[in-house]
Amino acid sequence: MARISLQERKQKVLQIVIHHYIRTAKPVGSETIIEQYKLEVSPATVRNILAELEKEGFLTHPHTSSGRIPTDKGYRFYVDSLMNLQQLTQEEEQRIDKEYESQRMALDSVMQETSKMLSMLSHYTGFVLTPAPAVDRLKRLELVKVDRDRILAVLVTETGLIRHKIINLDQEVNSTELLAINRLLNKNVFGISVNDIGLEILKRLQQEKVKQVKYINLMEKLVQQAFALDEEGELYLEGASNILSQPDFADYEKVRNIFKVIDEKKMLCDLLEEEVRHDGVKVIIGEETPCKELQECSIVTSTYRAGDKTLGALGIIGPKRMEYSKMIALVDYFSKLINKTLNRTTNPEPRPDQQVLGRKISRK
Amino acid sequence: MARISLQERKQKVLQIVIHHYIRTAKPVGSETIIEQYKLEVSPATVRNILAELEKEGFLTHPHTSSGRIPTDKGYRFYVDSLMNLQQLTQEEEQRIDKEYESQRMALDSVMQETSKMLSMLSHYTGFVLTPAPAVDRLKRLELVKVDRDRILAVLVTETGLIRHKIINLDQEVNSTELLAINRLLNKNVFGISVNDIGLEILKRLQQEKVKQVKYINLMEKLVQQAFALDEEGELYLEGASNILSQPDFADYEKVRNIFKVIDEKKMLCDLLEEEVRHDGVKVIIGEETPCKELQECSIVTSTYRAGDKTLGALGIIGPKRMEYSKMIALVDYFSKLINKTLNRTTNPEPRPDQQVLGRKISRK
DNA sequence: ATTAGCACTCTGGGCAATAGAGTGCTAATT
DNA sequence: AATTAGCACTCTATTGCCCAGAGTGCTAAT
Repeated sequence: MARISLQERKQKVLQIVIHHYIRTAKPVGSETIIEQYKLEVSPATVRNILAELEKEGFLTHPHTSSGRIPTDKGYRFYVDSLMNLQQLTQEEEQRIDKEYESQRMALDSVMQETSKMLSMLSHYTGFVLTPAPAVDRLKRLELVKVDRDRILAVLVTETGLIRHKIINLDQEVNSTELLAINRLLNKNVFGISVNDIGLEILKRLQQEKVKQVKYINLMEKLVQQAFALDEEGELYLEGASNILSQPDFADYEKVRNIFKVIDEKKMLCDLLEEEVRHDGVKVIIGEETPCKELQECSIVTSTYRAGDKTLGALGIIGPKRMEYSKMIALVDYFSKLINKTLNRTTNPEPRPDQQVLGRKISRK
Repeated sequence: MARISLQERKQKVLQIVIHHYIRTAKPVGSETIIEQYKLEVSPATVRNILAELEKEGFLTHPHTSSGRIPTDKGYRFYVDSLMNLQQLTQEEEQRIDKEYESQRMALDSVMQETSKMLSMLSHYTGFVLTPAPAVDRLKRLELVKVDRDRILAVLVTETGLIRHKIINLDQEVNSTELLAINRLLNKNVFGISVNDIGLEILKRLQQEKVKQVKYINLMEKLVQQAFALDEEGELYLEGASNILSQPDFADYEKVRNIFKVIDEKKMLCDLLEEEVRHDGVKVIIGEETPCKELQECSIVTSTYRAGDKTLGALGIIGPKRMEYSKMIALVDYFSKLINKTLNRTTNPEPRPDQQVLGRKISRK
């Protein structure tokens, strides 16, 4: 009985420390806790509790005579158990919705816009990882001749992603031939995942009785080049400079490392592609990250999907001392929003615009 | 007679100071000058010269008892008159050429790759501004139906730039109609600058006797949306984190400002679009920039063109204390390289690949 | 189990002293 | 008239030191 309330108090103290530290960026001492959160105990008691919490690994000391700051383990516990989940305010939600309502953009623009808004609203760094075309399903494939021996292939996937690619041929194709090929391909292309398309198309084509053997060869070339899987998802990243405003990163070395990672989007892509399997919001705190350079950061990400397939990720990067509850709400909201957008694009129904994007989610 | 050699000596000292400061980032004193560059005069004389140079505005003092550092005016004089123009080393040129030889990429990839290489080779921040489609001439326009009432327009310009745009219609078009429209447009589209295309196309279409009035309306819609000039040139920017490695930017405030500008690519775009009229390499030093936040930086840019039209810009951003001669050589080389690439793409001749891109320029 | 009291530790700011770098000026030299 | 030597002067940067403040940890009392 007493045990439980003891534990409760301990948790309360931990919560206070983390909460306070998140707000102020200054180590928290026993006095502060009592003054600002009116606990009905003496500083000495709090000190005892703090010492225990430290022994258990939730808090630490920068130096002997300073207040406590959370460890990664501390943050983790806070995020998992202590934190009250927050909702975005109505204003915030409206602000976001408005941006999306205003125009029906191409998917790329949506993604870019989203990363911008994530960064603006979080005051941290926002990102969106678009699907690698490979995981997506093809909807249309258009071939356009641009040169004697070069062709532009435009892929439109079911989710609305558009990619183009220049294809070099070693023989000339005339426009009518190309048109024929194009038609043929489009008949066979629909609904196949880009991954499997190489094999699948060729297989199907052989079933149709294609007279000219020339076509087959040509198409092999085409298909090979167009769907070479070198293409990764793209990473939109905005607000990198926000990192510099965080007092946490006064240390030059730290900042440089972080920026190196951000600069080389590659690393981040890999990291995120790992996460893409998970569903729902995920929080990566400090050393939990596989990427050494980001050990001083936390990442809040979520995924988005179309139908049953997880397509990409989005989220924010900030200091470990982060407003987790707010960030989780934010990332979650955006992820849901993108989901709606995608599924709207996928199923072209007569579309009463506002209803899908508007109030519905805000007012729960 | 004596006058001239006096002036010469003065310039020599100025050159030494700037050169040394560029290398070491430390203010240069009279002793250093004599020791390291074996002038045949005493420190006192050098001090007199330094004082004069300062009075004339080429040098300055951080504080009473430190060596001299160049002012913007000093750098300017150095760049205009003092600096020996440098060539890239053969290794460097080969390294660059190799990258370009290896694949015939889509233009976008070329641009991105270029900004990466600029950043790598300079150790500063590299950028490429692609042409706003508006200044370019159209080569093909392809329309692809993606939805009940949405169409994807793909523009291919003469220089090889590819842009796509989603177009929302308020009526449905069936595929055969679209094909007809598409064919009609392409007959009329070739060689018109994207800027004029709206008017021009409609004019020409009226000359052809288009039977269905429906088409005309539709095309108006299409053309309007497809060529809405909101599209700016894109800015590829790489190596922003290199800025952080420069000792010049130890001051947090400065760095933050610079990053803010880099983050908001918009500002840089505007700045560069100003420069696009100039031909050849241009150097912008410190306060010469119209952009307050970049007063601590210098920019070396050049343009690239296809035929007679200047299309875009490229270059690097670094500290004022910059290896100008090397950077000028670098930027110049890349600008010429892109010019070659563009003009190759424009005139599709039977193409012995290596010759165009390879040795030819390197050895001159 | 809690608390009061107190000694202890560490930071950070202020202050003074000092060495070093480099100038600027004056007077002597060529 | 230009150059140079010599020297006083100024400013930085480092060091050591002191002291106040914050906060802890321990012990003994409640």
